[in-house]
Amino acid sequence: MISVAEQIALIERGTVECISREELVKKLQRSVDTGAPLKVKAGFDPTAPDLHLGHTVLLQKLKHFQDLGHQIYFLIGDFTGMIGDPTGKSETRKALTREDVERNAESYKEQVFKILDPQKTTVVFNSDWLGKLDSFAMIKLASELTVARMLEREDFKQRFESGKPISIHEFLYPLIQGYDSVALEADVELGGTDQLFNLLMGRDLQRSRGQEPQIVLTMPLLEGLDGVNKMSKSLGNYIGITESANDIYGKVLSISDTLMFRYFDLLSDLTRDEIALLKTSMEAGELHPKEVKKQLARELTARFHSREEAMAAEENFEKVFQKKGLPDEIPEVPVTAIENIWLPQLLVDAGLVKSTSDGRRMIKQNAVTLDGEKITDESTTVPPSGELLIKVGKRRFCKVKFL
RNA sequence: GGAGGGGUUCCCGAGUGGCUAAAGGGAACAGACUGUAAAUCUGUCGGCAGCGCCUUCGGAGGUUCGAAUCCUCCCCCCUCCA
Repeated sequence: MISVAEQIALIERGTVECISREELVKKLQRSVDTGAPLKVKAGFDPTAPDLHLGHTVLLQKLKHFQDLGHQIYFLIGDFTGMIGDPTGKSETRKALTREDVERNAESYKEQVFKILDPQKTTVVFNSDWLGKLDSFAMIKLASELTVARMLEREDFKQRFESGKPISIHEFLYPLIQGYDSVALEADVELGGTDQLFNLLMGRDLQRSRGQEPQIVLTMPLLEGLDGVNKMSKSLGNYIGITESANDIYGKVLSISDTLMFRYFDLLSDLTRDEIALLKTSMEAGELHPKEVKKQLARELTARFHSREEAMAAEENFEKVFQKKGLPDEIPEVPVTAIENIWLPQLLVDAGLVKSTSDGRRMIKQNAVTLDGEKITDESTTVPPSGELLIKVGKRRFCKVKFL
């Protein structure tokens, strides 16, 4: 069994807040003494089974707990998902069917287990206990909290003060999430910093039901590729963990230099000292920023694929973007044509542009190359025979095969 | 229940009868410069076998030679009062 001090050190790495440290120490000590693992809970939205690097900040932390021998509860919020999380923007969501939830859950497992150990992970659905809660119990639950307490939450407070509407059901959300902790008798709950209020709610409810309150750990939100907004699928600034090695590698390399160290801090397995060293040698001009970024790209690509694939992705990247060559694998597209085909139309057929108008624009902008030759005339037609290598912009390639 | 404000092209947001495929900004894309970094500059940013034509301004009708702009009905959102 690992000592409490060592456990704390790993647990605290990268966390924003730990409430409270003393209680955590106590729980860990008891765990060491009795050999009973802590129950660690983290909830996930059932509507978005496409995980990206932003989610992995949290998953990495769960992994740390697993490595320390604790029990992970991967909670799929299928019940809360039907209400819709009011944190952040308010998009109405359609209710998920049972099949949807199950399909999403499978997809989750597939992705999550690239980081977590399936043997040490328990997947749970909150509809299991929340679905059994009747209106009577729900009202009783609601009676345990006051409006004043709710208004402590920053976004509620702001909206209340500026006269913006708050729906009643939004108050229910943190309540229900807190109840999850009661149902699981969680020792620790992890979440993003934006979840702080909801996480604390679990403590309140556990306390009022005579349970020992859970430890709350918040993790920072990872900025997306734009470096400003948090990484999210809807903003399109994400790196999905199921993306190809080439894509992950390329996307990491496209982030800004400032963002790069943020990623190192939150995602890399390097120690703080190693990261600091990279930073100082870069600032001293001994190390090119691009080389540092490449190291990050290799590490992250390897995490979701393999070392070999990461190296291959790097080679591919250098070939395509630094030497302006061709990637290893170019998608082949069969095209049926009898007579000469108008180039913009061909670009559409090959799936390189979305419309002929778009294709004409690309040609006008000097972005289209046929077999390495730049095309500037938008009225160009192509005879339908043999193969043709088309390049649009820097990263759209296609080999057209005429049938 | 009462009063008022609004729904415009990916987003924000101008536009109140023709000059408007619709200002401006953002995002995005392409080009230059680079390290597919940042910053900057330039261009593009509804569709179509092609500069003219077609489809767009919440929906359906109507007035008009002509409507995002005017009228009618409907749907949706928001604010205030109760």
